[in-house]
Amino acid sequence: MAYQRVKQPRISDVIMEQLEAMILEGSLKPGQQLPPERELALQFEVSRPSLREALQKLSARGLIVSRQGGGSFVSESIGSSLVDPLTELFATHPEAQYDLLEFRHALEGVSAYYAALRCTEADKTRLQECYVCLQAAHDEKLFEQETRADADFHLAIAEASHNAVLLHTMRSLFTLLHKNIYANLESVYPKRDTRERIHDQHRVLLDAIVAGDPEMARNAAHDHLAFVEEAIIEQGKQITRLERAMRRSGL
Amino acid sequence: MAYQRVKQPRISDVIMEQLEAMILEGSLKPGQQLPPERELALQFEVSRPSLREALQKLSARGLIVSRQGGGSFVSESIGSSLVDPLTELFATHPEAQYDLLEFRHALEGVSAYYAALRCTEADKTRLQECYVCLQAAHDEKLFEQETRADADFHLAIAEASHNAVLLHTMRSLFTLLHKNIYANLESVYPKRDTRERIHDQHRVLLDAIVAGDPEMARNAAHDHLAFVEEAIIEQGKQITRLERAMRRSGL
DNA sequence: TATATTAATTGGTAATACCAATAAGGATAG
DNA sequence: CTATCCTTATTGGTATTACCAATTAATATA
Repeated sequence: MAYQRVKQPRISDVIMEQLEAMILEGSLKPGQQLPPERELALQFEVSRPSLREALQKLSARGLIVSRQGGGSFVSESIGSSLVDPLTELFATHPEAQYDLLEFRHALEGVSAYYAALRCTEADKTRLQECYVCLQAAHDEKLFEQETRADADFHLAIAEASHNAVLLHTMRSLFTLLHKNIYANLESVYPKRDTRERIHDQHRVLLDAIVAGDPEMARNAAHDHLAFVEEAIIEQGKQITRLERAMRRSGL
Repeated sequence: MAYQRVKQPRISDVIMEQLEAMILEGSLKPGQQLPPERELALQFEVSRPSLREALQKLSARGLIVSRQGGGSFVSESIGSSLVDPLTELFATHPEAQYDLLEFRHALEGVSAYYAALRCTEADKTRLQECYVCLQAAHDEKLFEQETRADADFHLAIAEASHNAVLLHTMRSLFTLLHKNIYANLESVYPKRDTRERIHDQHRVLLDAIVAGDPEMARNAAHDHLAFVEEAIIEQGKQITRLERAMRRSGL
């Protein structure tokens, strides 16, 4: 018998794996709502019971949650094992912020590199959309919104890198990243030229990726973070100076 | 509103838990055949689709296996479920292995870099201990133990980098890392010279860190992973060749 | 404007029919 | 009488349909 035993895969398993792959590659984001069952069944061209079996399997494994009348959602908590230890760490050791920044150097560097190498047209569009959002928030000085857009921009780059491990790691770090960016922007926000330069750096980064130049993209990412790091340190010094001055005057 | 929100449990979940309990308590023994779906549906007084959903959930979690026309059986080996669904996803999707390898390129590179830059005497001692362990397992050809020691070695480098975020991330990826290394070593294990070279690369990496040469350490890490990657790809090609040959001989 | 009601949406359950793979039993050839 | 092949009953897999229940959003009313 030279032939491989044909195994008829269950349709529900095929659907499940397809959805799994979409979650893995990032097309389905944590918290995102899935289309209604009836619609999904149509898209996959299967019956609703079969689709439901697939969904139940995913639900049993904690990848999605369903609420009657509400809908089905990709689980928020996936990847929690990546973040949980870190949230604790940051709560107790604020100085780990510098470690995070250092870590971002590494991640965002490769992220940008591979994004430039492998991004599709859809990715480019998405990146440009993010940049426009960022710019809008920047121009209108919507602080909270800008930090959000900033994080989104960096996440979109990770998505465009088409590396599932990289993407999910960065996504897990998202909450931390958000706080981090918030803290960073907050400290440099008063300095107008600093913010302008950061914004310019984002532009350079975007252009390098869209142009498909990996080296330039990586350098842009590194330059950006190096500048942010320096700005924060500088700000830290200023604050320290201020504190010293206050202590002096307080004496 | 003093009343507790009533949550209507899904009928399929109730069935699943019931069957699960029966397996756990031993009423349903491993390998035992379950009654036909139609009969089970009658016994539980539910519809067959609902019962099927329950069975599919159990099947997804590896507690039962079903063969069309054959029947459903309690699984012989009750696998331990992983904690984080995402981790499980990565483990079950082999194509993510390459992503992980790529990701390791980035992490281990900086890891080695900073380890060389900042490792203390204690770190050096620890690293050397790990290397000795690795060598011992390697010499005595204890496969399982060698993969473990390999992972430990790389983790020790992350520790020596003195970046908390980096360390935590690598630790979170440890299960994956372990499986990854295991799979890698498994595929190249037969080739003696390949393993020797990998072992040599570990040595170079260790030396560079202990010598405190960041650039060399980073390059050593990259060389190591690049070699591993190439070896795996080469191995994949060989397997494909082998399969082709077998198909030919089968005709 | 705020609350209550209603209608549309969406997941949950059920009944049923038919298909496909398997396994068991019987028929036939040796 | 035994072994092989074929038929048939069993059993899981899939599809269709209908209806129920919870949720959400739009609408009407106070």
